[in-house]
Amino acid sequence: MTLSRLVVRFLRMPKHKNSYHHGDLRQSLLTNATEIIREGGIEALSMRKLADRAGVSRTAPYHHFKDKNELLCAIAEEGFRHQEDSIHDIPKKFPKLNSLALFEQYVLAYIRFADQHPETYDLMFGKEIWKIGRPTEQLKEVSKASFHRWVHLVAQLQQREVFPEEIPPLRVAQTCWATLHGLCRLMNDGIYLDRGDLEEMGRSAVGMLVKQHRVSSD
Amino acid sequence: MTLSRLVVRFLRMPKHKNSYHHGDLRQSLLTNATEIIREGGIEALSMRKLADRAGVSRTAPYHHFKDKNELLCAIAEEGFRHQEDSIHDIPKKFPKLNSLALFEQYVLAYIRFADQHPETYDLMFGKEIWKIGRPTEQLKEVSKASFHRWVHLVAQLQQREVFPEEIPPLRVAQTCWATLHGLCRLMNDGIYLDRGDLEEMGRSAVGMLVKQHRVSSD
DNA sequence: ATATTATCTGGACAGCGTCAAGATAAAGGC
DNA sequence: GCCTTTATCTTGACGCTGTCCAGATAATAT
Repeated sequence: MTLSRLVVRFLRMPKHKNSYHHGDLRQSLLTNATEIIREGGIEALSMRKLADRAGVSRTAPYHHFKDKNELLCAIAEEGFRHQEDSIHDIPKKFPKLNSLALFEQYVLAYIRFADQHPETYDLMFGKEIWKIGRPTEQLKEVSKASFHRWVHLVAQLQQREVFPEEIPPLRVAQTCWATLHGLCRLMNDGIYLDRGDLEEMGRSAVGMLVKQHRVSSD
Repeated sequence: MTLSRLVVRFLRMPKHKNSYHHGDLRQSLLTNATEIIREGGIEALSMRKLADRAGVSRTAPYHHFKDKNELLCAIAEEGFRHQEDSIHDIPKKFPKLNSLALFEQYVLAYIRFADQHPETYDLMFGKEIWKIGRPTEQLKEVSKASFHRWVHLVAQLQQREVFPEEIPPLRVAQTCWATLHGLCRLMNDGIYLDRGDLEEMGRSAVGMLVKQHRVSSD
């Protein structure tokens, strides 16, 4: 039994009785894992360190998550919910903006989320889960729903002539998303380094993707 | 001494004398590593397996590369050269195309490279080297040169009115690259699954990014 | 009170990157 | 040709990883 585990366990004593059965391990694991990831990226998360930080033996987590992949999926899922929260009330927050300006707000919100939670973003849209591992059915549903909302938004903007209508909505949505995703990845992966430029890059991207600019101000 | 190493060594005997000193280990490591990566992705490459496949003990590679990171950088470097080869002669290959159509060819070539060498692409533009590890000075130079060529191309296209001139060339180049990179990543990371759509997505992206379409055919 | 089940434990295994110390052969100086 | 230096390759070792297994413990259902 590791020393740090004993410490953690002692600190937890008043709250959760005393020992052996943790009482709320699953949630504690998710919280601690998210913290570790925020501090040092996905690759800093090991099941053993996580267990240790939660004050529990190294194999205890396996009673709550089948394996590391499932744990990561659960964290990514929380990420999608968090992202949705940060985007959901944009129309209510900016009731006076026209469609184009509103789109810009969505874009900026997307970029800010990726900027402020780079490690979560990496987990949500990285190969760790989607290629190396396997996404949970739950995660697939949550992310698919998120993408569908995006396509829906873009389709609306097409009708309002922010985007050309000749191209199918799915393609427009994919292209816009790809642009944002590309920007965020280039930043978060350490290829672009000047984080201060992010918002301006976002605005430039909006300017290039959108119909308006070319036909001159409308 | 592993069995497979003995086998590999025996097979190599006529060519390179017989044993102990390999004769051409550095290149053999690069070749074998590239092969392993192509077969199973970056995460399939371990120094030990690589050494074994090259017919050499597990620490021998460390006499040619300081650590795994340096090996990866060397492979990425070859990747950049390879990519450059696949793009370099486009203007000579399509002498009759106008600027816009030529740009589309560049885009398609970029996408095809990422599609045909997904693991190399991942190494070249992924966090493994740029965030988790550290890029070699050499790699930095090679990749910077590659990016500068891209900016130069985009600036030319701005002058030929393929892109709006109000936005600084760097921003236009970044945005275009981000779009391509985003598309490629979404594919290669397993988020988009339908590889057949890649080229059409590329074309849609060109259509959206470029000036022409909006001002109607020019 | 007893049996079942959920939860947690340490031991073990195979894999990883890489450091250190020693073996071997090639290359350079005489 | 011999001897020293240097480049290359070797095995041993350490601490880390994910996860399977069998057994311990406590909560829950009967």
